[in-house]
Amino acid sequence: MLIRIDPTLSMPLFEQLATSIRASIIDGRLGVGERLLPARQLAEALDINVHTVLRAYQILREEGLLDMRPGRGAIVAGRIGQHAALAGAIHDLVDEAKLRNVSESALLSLIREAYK
Amino acid sequence: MLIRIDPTLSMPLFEQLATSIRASIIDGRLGVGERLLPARQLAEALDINVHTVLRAYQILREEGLLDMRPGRGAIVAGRIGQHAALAGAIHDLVDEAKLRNVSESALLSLIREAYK
DNA sequence: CAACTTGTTATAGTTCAGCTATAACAATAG
DNA sequence: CTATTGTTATAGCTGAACTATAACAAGTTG
Repeated sequence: MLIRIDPTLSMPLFEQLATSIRASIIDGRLGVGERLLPARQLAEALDINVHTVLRAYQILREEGLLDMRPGRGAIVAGRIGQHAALAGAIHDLVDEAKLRNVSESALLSLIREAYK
Repeated sequence: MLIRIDPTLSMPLFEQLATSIRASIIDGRLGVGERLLPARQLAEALDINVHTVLRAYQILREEGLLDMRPGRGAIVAGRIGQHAALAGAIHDLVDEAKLRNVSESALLSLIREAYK
């Protein structure tokens, strides 16, 4: 499981982690039922705090992508289809935004606005 | 010009402002050549600091949506078409995400990931 | 059962982005 | 020239993010 995080970016570490793992789940690199690295191990590997890892895990659980229990660990849950189904549309939108030189931040803002 | 900002939200004020104004520009409530409220006035009206307003203005300038100069103020510039052209696709994507109960934050993360 | 693993919760300290407050400066309009 | 308005600088406050420890609860393993 390849995870890249960068403390110098403005995006919080726990969010970077969640984003990275979410992507792995959605594109199939992590299959349903598979267990993630225990928080303490991943924290050590990435040289960050356990809580930061757990916070990322908990975000994904709230999204229904993970199942977590003490002693058992964090396991990839169902609920993936709903996310994956958006992949195509997202890809197209981002392509068009790039084509039009609309920045990432601008696009994100437009989407936040559209959610209201 | 209607602007709503909420200090209790996690999104920074300057970003909320930029998002709100951007939306006004793109959907035509603010036309090209029109002048925004002077930063000091808008700051007073919203009961926030001038710098927060200016920071929002500057974001929009970097996106090419505003033209700014001391003494002249902030004026809506061209460059709108590129943003507006995305409106339809964005609307569709957000609708689909809502339909599938994919949260706003999850969708935003997917898009960030797609930008890499 | 006991031992171990792993998520949960609590507490506390540090750092930094966001926001505020003031003030002086520079460019433009009238 | 005078007033307006964005630009820049400096400084202080606050809360979110991150870290560090530690105790606890639920599950697994032998």
